[in-house]
Amino acid sequence: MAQPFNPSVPIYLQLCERIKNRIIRGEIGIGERLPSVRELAIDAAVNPNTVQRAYRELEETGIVEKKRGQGTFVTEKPAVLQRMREELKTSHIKLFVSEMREMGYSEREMLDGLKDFLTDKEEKE
Amino acid sequence: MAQPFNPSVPIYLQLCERIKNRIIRGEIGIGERLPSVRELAIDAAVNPNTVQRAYRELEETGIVEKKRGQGTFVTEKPAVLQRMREELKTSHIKLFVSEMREMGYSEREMLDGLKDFLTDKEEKE
Amino acid sequence: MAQPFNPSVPIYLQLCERIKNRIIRGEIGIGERLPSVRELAIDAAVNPNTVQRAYRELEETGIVEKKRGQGTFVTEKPAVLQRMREELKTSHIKLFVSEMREMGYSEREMLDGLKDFLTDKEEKE
Amino acid sequence: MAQPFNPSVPIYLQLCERIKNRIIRGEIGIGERLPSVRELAIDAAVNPNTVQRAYRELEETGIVEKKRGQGTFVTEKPAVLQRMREELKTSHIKLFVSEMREMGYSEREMLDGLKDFLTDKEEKE
DNA sequence: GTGGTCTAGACCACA
DNA sequence: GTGGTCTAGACCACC
Repeated sequence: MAQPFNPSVPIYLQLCERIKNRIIRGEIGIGERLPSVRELAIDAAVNPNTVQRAYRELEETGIVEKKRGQGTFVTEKPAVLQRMREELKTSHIKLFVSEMREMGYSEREMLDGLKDFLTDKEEKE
Repeated sequence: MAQPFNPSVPIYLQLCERIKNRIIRGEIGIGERLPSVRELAIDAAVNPNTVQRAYRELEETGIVEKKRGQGTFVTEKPAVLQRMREELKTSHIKLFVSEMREMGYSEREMLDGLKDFLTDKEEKE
Repeated sequence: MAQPFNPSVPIYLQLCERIKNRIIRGEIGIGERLPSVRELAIDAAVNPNTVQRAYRELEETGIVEKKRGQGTFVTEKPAVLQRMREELKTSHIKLFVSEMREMGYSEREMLDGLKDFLTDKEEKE
Repeated sequence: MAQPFNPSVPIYLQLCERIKNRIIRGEIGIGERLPSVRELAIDAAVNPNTVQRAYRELEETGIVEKKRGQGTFVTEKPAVLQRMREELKTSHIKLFVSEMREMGYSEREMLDGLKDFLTDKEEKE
């Protein structure tokens, strides 16, 4: 979490992304407690209000739940996590497709290329 | 070409990439002449030696050919271009797969996700 | 009864309202004895004269009756209680209607809205 | 807007309520511009950040839309306004019903009482 | 001019 | 301790 921030995009959004990624990647488990607002603020070297805003944003998407006087926790609802996971997947794929299209590759090439790449890896391993 | 360079990777390699991309994308056609070393040096705000090295690198891969006293040209051999195109495609796919794996997605999810995404787009359009 | 008083309306009137509400709500039953003037004065932290005035006011409306040397009692006449109940109901409805009108709602909306709300609650329960 | 705030409920929520009421009441028309963050901050004697939070809250409910460099505007979508109006109506009715129930009145009494009250008013007028 | 973000630091309610 | 709210004042991007 000591990584620098891209100054051209709001810090609280970058914090959201980092946390969301860690949750979806499973680094922070279901129902697990996130660092407190103050802890993360110190860790990320930002103002507590900025962390609070990120946590608030995450709570609105439903991936996180706050408990008064206890802390902030990853939601216990697997459905929400699943939805987030799907959304993140689609957004990565979307980016990949737009880059490939931008390079002039057809959808056939993307699909077959991906299939071949994964198949070849299998054979090698 | 006035984009800044990533200081952590050799500029001549970045030049190679940019030129290769433009060729594969078709911005610079088959058999077409590339800008002269001096032109590109000024345009990219780098030392002519750096451009020279990039051109030499590209020539070694076979994607461009130098003609004494005339300049540097995109190869006329479609097979080479085709190979380059394939290599570039594979490297992009490789990056995509490693990122997705990094995020914890299975190969099934990548393939199906890509297929679904492309199919859905078709339906919408 | 330890609730604070609204300083902009006479305390004795507020006492009247509170007592009337408790009687109509059935907290103080028909024919039952009210707390003595002194008791209520201590309990509500007001001057006994204020309680006295409230009780006199209530007696004039007929909802309570004083018995010399015994105390103050809720009237035994159901008709009076019924009338009070109706009056209180109407005053609440009046307030509701004026608020809703204030907000720009039509009488149709009030009636249908109330009917729908009560019907929906039934279905859910 | 110079009314005092209830210190036991967040100012930004009270601001939201006041603005929502004014919009639903029609005091601020469809598509109309709201006071700027700074204006309202001065007018309501609160910090601009507090107003901003209220506006943000309203934007999330969809009743308001922000336009960069231009200001904050009441949404042009009648459906959203209609929905807000319905929600507000239901919440008022809910409060009324719970108060009446609390006083010991039956649903019959509420409905008939309201109907009678509105009918009587008609006759008088 | 508009809203958007961020900081620093305050006080609060809840547990 | 936790998060929730608020203030004061800064700088930014957009129009």
